[in-house]
This record gives sequence, structure tokens and C-alpha cells, in this order.
Amino acid sequence: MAKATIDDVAALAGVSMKTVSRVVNKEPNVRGSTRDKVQAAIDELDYRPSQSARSLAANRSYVLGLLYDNPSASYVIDVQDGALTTCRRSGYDLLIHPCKRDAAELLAEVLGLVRQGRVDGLILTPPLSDMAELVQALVNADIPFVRLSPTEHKEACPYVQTNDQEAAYDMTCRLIELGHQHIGFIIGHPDHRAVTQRYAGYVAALKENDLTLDKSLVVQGYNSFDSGRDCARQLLSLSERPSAIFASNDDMAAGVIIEAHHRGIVMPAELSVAGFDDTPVAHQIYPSLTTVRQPIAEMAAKAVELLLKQLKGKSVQMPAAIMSCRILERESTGKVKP
Amino acid sequence: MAKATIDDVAALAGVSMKTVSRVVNKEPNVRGSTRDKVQAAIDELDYRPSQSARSLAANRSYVLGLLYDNPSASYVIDVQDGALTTCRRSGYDLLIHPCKRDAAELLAEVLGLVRQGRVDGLILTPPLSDMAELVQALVNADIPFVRLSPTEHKEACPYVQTNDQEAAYDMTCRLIELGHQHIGFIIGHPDHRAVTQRYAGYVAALKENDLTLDKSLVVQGYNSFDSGRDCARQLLSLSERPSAIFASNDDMAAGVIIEAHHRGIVMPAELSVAGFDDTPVAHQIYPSLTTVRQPIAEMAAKAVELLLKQLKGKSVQMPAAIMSCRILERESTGKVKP
DNA sequence: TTGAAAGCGCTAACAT
DNA sequence: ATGTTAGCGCTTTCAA
Repeated sequence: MAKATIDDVAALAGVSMKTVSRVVNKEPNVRGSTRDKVQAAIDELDYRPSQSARSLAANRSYVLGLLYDNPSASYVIDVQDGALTTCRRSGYDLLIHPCKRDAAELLAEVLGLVRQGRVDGLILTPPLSDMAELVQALVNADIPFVRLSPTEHKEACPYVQTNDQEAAYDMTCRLIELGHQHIGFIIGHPDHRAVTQRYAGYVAALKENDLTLDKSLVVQGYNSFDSGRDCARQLLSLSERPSAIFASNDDMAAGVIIEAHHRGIVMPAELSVAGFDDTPVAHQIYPSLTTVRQPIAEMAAKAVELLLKQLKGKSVQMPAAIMSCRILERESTGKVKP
Repeated sequence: MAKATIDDVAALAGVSMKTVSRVVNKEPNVRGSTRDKVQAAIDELDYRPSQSARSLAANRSYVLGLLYDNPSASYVIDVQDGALTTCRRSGYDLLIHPCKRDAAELLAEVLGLVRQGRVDGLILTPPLSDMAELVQALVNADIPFVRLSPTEHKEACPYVQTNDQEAAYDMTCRLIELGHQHIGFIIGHPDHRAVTQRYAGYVAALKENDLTLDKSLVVQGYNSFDSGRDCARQLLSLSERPSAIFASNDDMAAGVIIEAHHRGIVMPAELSVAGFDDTPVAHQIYPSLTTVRQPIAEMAAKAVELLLKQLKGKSVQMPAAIMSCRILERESTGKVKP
């Protein structure tokens, strides 16, 4: 049996092609009995609408593109899962498109994706969310897109973010509450503005608690485990060693923990460590890592929702959403040694 | 400027539509000068072929589907990366399709994906590679697909795998060489046959070295960190504690390491631990984990290559590839205490 | 509430 | 080496 087309269904149901189309697309203005008749024909023939014919005629692909540049594996997976949840409910598919933010062809590549009609819209994750050039190009080309955790140009285009700066503030306050006065901080990769901004929360918390900001306790990391370990080497070699270290992400915090182990430093008795992101390593490490969980999947699901709204032309008034982080206290933090 | 079509390009270049099509698709039998003329017109108009028109006319989507059911995040990311490498070289896109292997609609869903023309072929990862029902349905429906690390029906359809059973054998031999006589083993999730089969390597190595297989040293895990920790509780509570534990994957091995830490067991002095997969946690943990690395991305790239060959009708004789694992010795294993 | 006709922009098959 | 002719299977007008 060759695969059935819309004409076959129409013939079998004794209606026009257009009526079948209406039933398939759940459009209104079809009598119940007609709908049933058509549905029966669809079932009998096991009819599946051709995606490409639909796309060509309707001039949309029913596919969304997910753009990312090398965030952590667990982040990408969570984003994909969340995005797919909403996509599937709406009959959309998800095309993944990892890319290099410094590639010369990046812009052409991304614009091509849309102009070729491969995708109807885009989701941007950090650090791409903050590539002004890319954002501007998308706006100029009138391409629908939503950004996750952007830090800039928020007035211009829809986005979804968390209150993670506030969470960094809270985490720092918690460490202070535990008696820590010398708290080391590891800043994130300069290109990942969403991550580096966590530093502001740390600074604000120190200020709020009348602690001086000691620049020798603040070091620049690059989001990787190895860079975290390098930073730990610096911090743990100081004559006056910090009693706690707060890293801007879990991978770097894991680097701190490993370096501390190698120096025979007992955690949390002699050193408290906190991270950010709640990646898998956070609970697979010893001691398990106190960290902050962002609702990544939910954010991505929300982003897709906003994007689909845009595609339907229902341009939302303030197309943005802010979601909440949660601090998870585990074994790696504790009261400062008296 | 409205977007250019193939007719616009043909008109500007002063050739027929078909010639433009030939240039775009890099078909042979076009004179160099003609090709240049057409290319110039394409550049001038910034012409991008419509994906949906191509798909409809050619009856192929130029998209491949990646099916998976909940393997680890790092595994999925590696597979995606590898698959995309080959896809992009060939002008294909990748659609991701996570699914539940016990979902009633799984088959209909997957078949629908192909029958709707959303994808031209599929890549299956474990444990889906070993779902006989799914594999059979794909074969019956004459859908092109390639499996990663299948353990069954290998005569029937193309696949890519590694010599991981051999690697498990080698790893066990290495532990024995280090003086270990009592080696605990944690079996993988029963549904993941590719993982459970590593047990065979362990058994073979014991036999080869004239060690008796002590069933109390073999416990059933479920691939997760938590299950690994549970298994470790069992093994480390034995009156005659193993001096080494080999887990069928890294997540479970991480569970062993954490449980050992909590019991004050020093590694590797008092306990050696080995894992499998070289996931990120393997080097983010203390002590860093001795494990086996499979070339996941390369396997996926190869799988796509085989799939594309199938799509081009060049049915390869024995469409299968076997790739090599590598043992990585890190800090978690050492000589047995005298 | 339903239908008829006209493409969407390409590729395939067959000329030339 | 290049061109001509037909569709691919839908959605979108517009009409009834």
C-alpha cells in the first residue's frame, strides 16, 4: 500500500481536500459528523500529512532551532528536554545547532538556517544570548527568537532568565551567617556574562554585611574544572587562606574541592566550598557540593512557549519571564572553625 | 527585497532553472563558465534554496533523527556532536528525539516521524538499539537506520560498536596484575545490554587468571550514581572486603568512591575503583577515576556515515564498524596493600 | 460549513 | 552540456 495523500482521504470520506485539511489542522467550522467521517477515513488509510508539502504551502517548517556554544553537557541536555516538552505539545520539532561564537561564518550560517526555511524561529542560550552582533542581525532580519539568560538589550527582544544574581547574594550571605569572614570568589568566563554577573551578588552581600572586599580573594576563572583548580591553587596558597570559596559554577567548584583534597584540607571543617548550577557532579563529588539550582528545563520550555506565541503573531506585550533559583545546602559548606 | 527563487537566479544568469539546480546541488555536467555565471547570480541575489520545496520535490527531508532513551547527558552530547560533524559535511540536519522505551506510542511515534517525511533515517542509541520490537518495526517499514552498540540481531542491520567487552577484560587483568585477588563487580542496568555485557569481560579475565568467580562480589546495579552507592554499601560491608571494585559505568563507580569516603576508606591504598565511559565526573572526582574511554563522537559520526550511504542506495556489504576503547589509568587504582 | 482552483519552489524524467 | 515539462502534497485565497 503506497502512502495515502490528502486526496485519497478526501475521496474516501466523500469530501473535499480542504475539508480534510481543516480536520487535520483542527480548524473550526467543520460539522461534527463531517469531522468524524474524515477522521475515520484518516484512520483507515493511516494517513500522515507530508511535512514538506505542508511546509512548502504554508511557508513554515514547524521546526525550531536551538543555538548553543559549548555550555556544559548537562545544561544543554536540560535545555533540550525543556524545549522539547513544549515543542511536542505544539507539533513542532527541534533542530539542534551547536556553533562557535567566534566563527566567521556564524552569522551567515544562522541566517541561512532560517532563510532556507529549515527553522521558523530560534532559541539562544548563553553565551550566544549576549552576542550583540548576532542579536542585532536577527532583529534586522526580522527573525523570531527568544534568549535564555541574556544580560543586555533586554528591552529589545523576548527572553527568559532567573534571579541568579540574587541567589549569589543569598549564598554569600549564608556563608557569612556560617561565620565566614574571608570568602574567596571565582569569577566565571568573561564571555559568559550571565555567569560573571554572579560576582555582583557576592559583592553586594559583602557590602550589606560590612565586610571589606578583598581583591586578593577574587580570582578570574574560565568556567572549566581545570580553571577552577588553578584558581584554587592561588587562593589556597595565600598566607591568610579563605575559610570558604564560592565558585561561579559547579565545574570550577569541583576543581576547588579536588585541589583541597590534594592539599589534605578537610572539608567543610577547614574549608567550605559552594558552586552554582547543580550539575551532576555536585552530588557525585565528596563532599557533595552546596550549590544553586536554576530551573533550566522550565526556562527552556517557557522560552519555546514565548517563541511559539511570537510565531502565531500574538506578540506578547512584555515577552519576558523571570524564574527562581533555589539554594541547595549539601556537605561542602559548614560553620567556620572556631 | 523579497527572497529570490530559483527562477530569479535562472533569469538573471540567463540559463534554465534546471541548470541552476545543477549548480546548487554540485551536479556534474555543467561547463565551468556556466557554473560561474550562475554562481554570480546566486551571490548577487543572495539566493537560498527553499528546504521545503527541495524536500517535497525530491521526497527526502535532508534531516536525520537521533533516537535515545535517557543515557547520560555526556553520552548524548557526544553522540550529538559526532553525528552533527558528519551531517553538516553532507548538508543534513539533525533532529533529536528523546523517548521512553516503555511508552505505548513509541513505535507509532517513531514510524510517524519517518512517514511524515520529517526525517530520512534514524540513529538508535542504547538501550533502544536492543529493543527487538523497534528494530523489527523499522526493518519491516523499510526505514533506513543505524544502531550504536547493539548486542543482538547484528546480522540484520548496520551498526557501530566498540570492543568494550575486551576492554572490561583488559581492565580486570590490569587490576589482577596490581595484585588484586578479590575484585568486586557492579553489573549495569539489565535493559542496557551493551553495559551488562561488560560483565563477560570480567568473568573471562578471572578465569584466564585462575581466580574463582565469587558471586558475593558481584552485585546488580542500575547505571545510576545512587545504585552504585547502594552496591558499594553491600560490597564494603562484606566480612572479606574486596580490595578493588570495578563498576560497569562511571556514575556507579562515583557512587562507590563517595561511599568509600564516607566510611573513611582511603583510595587507592585500601580500595581501588575502576569505572567505564570516561564521563566528566571521572576526572572531577577525588581520587580521579581509572576508566575506559569509548570514542563516542567518532562512533556517532561513523554511524551517520553508514546511514547516509544507505540513503544514497550504496548499500554497503557488511555495514558495520567496530572501534577501539582505551583504558585510562588515573588515581583511583593502585597496587594492593601488602 | 464546504469546495475549486491556484500555486508554494523545487527536482526528476526526459528531451535536445 | 543544457532545457522543458510535470508534478511533489499540501495551504491559501476566494467563491458558494
